[in-house]
Amino acid sequence: MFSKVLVAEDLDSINIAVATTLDELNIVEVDSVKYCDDALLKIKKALNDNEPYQLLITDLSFIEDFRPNQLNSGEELITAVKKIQPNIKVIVFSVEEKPVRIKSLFENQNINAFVLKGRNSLPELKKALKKVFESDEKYIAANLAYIFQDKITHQIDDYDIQLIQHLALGVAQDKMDITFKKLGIEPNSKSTIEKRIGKLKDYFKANNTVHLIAIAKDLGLI
Amino acid sequence: MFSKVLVAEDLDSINIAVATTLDELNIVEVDSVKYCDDALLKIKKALNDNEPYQLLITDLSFIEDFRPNQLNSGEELITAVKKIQPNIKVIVFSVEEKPVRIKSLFENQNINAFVLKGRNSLPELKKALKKVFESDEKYIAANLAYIFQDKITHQIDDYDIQLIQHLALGVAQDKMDITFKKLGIEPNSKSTIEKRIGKLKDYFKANNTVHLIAIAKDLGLI
DNA sequence: TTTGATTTTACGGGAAACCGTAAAGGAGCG
DNA sequence: CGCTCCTTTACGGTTTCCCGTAAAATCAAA
Repeated sequence: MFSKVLVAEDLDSINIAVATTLDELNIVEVDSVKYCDDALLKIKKALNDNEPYQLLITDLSFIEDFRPNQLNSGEELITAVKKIQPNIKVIVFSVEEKPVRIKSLFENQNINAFVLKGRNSLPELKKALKKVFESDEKYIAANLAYIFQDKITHQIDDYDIQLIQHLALGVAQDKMDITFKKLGIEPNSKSTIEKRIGKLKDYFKANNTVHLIAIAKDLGLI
Repeated sequence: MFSKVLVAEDLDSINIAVATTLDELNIVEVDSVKYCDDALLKIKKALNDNEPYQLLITDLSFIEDFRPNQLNSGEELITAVKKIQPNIKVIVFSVEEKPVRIKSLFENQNINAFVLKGRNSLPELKKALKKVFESDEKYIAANLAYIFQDKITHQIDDYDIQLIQHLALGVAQDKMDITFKKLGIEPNSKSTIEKRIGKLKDYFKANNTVHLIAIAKDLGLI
């Protein structure tokens, strides 16, 4: 089993429960932090001391408080950590259940396992720990495997997301071409933008753009 | 201190941590449930046995899973519980930080305390427990007191919310008068509806209706 | 290079949203 | 009742959105 693990989790209640769980697995050295920035610092220090962490268990969303931070989400933390220690293993432990986001963790951040916080998540966390320790294969709970067959994420691409995001930020469809040209996003003609929004409304069965944005928000697309 | 307490919380990690915390306060009988329905059942049974719970600690959002439930949120649970045992004290323990929702808990559900899950929430939970046990006054952490001075909830009324909700459901502004007439919502002329949406955009500094709905979603207004 | 399919762009007409102004309706008060 | 204040409603003009058609550009394969 792992011997040196770092837990990044802002909620004190969960933080304690996870630490207890790791103890039960006889993991000798378990460190807990409540801020992403602290996690990165600890990992840096451990690297310098030549005693690197073998595993990072992290949440995705961290509450903002009075303390200003460089890193404000699990995603940002993972990216920063992998830059300085690419071989570290990562388990994400989160309530996040939006397929788009979970999928991206595996595809873009190359995490080793995803455990959904729920009514039976501590046993699942143990299971994930064992799997990740034993092999290099990706691990995800059986009841979440459907995520990878999810049609939405296959058919909605980055361009669509940017389009929806800018609409939600209040950019008028009519001015979107200007915005996109400034940002170097292509294609950027009024016509194409208009058509793309039309397709999205079609796809999500939205009556109008307002409805589309509400749906996208609900799906966690933005 | 309380001697018989029920904890309703779906996440096993938090559930365990809360139970441990209550133990530390020397509360003899602590029961935990992971479903709202189970909470109501336990409270009913305890009432019938003439050994009622003195306090309910509950989360607000409960994950849906394979099991079909009557009650699906802390709000629903509290309403149901107060019907059969109006004198029970209630502490809400949640990550919910939308002023609108928290405020409504105190004003409509008459809860005794609200504790925000966060980096230092277990000590705060202890504090709330003591306060609620000692007096009948409402308790909320100092850093959340601003909620009751919050301007948004004062100036945005039920009518506005319904308007925003229907927009988010895809009802066109132009057809909203028909929808409102059907539902008996007044005023319902095109002109007034148009003006009201205009005011909301003004108030929230939204560029257009799409933007407005995105903001409302972010604020948890809908 | 030609061919054909697909994507991007242009444009025009009708629908909906946006914005200001003004009339109509209602509540409160002398 | 008459007056004021405020809310609701009506309406016209402008802008933006919506939708179809068609031309231009891009790309892959023959």
